[in-house]
Amino acid sequence: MTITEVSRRYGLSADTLRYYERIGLLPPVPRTAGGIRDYDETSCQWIELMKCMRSAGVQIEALIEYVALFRQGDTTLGARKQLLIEQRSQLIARMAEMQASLERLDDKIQRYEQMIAEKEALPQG
Amino acid sequence: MTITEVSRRYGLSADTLRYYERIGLLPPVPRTAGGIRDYDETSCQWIELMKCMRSAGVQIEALIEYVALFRQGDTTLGARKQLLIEQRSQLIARMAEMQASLERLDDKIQRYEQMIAEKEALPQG
DNA sequence: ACTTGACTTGGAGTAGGGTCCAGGTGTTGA
DNA sequence: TCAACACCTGGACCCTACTCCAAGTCAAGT
Repeated sequence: MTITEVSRRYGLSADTLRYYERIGLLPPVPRTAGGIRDYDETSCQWIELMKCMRSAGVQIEALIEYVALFRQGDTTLGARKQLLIEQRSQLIARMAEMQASLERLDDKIQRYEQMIAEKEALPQG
Repeated sequence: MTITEVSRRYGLSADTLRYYERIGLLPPVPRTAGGIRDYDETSCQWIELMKCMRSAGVQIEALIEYVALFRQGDTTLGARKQLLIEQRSQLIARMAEMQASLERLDDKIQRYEQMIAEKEALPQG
């Protein structure tokens, strides 16, 4: 698969795909003899994973480290697990903050509804 | 209250508080005769609100607009409500993405646990 | 063989959201 | 009244995460 095809498939720009590979957020992608990227299923799975993690706000730093550990082989299984656990807890913390904001927004929206209803019940002027 | 006190109270740097006011994310804060910020309860409530919204990832743009509408008075009640509804739905969308990532992380962590357990069950070498 | 269009790299530029600093003013205690 | 310190403003700088560009190469059709 060319970069353009992968770009369409995952909704990430070709620039972003190249950028991700350059910084090590994706392992090196296979190339044709001429040096052109030729994404295989494994590459696509990495892309899908990273897209998912990034869309949830997981830091690029952490993902780069995960890829680096992965590339070092089986001796890093424990470290990778720890890294994921750490990211998981950060994710949960952020979701809790968002939940608090959501409740607050709901509350405010309700109050606005009430205020608007009250205003409309009054004679104008 | 001085900016330092408010900074400590909410865990936002004095620079950030000044920045927020400058860009209109906070309404103008009362000043002493000498021009020094003297935060009152209303200011603090705004700060608390903005801290909450920002920590949930609500865009500064949207919050600035909310403050601007607020300062225009009662005629903007409807617009403010709409703005909050829009932010609420964005928040929910982001939380859904995070939930998906969380499940994926949990899954991966479990697999690592299994892989590590299997490896330890083998004789080394 | 040549055009056309997608692909390559390295590096510069951008947007969002702060953070830091210099040079100056206000405030307080000795 | 003066030292010491907090506060002020405007503007430069920083970080993250892309995004764009120039100059060059590869590939497919004619």
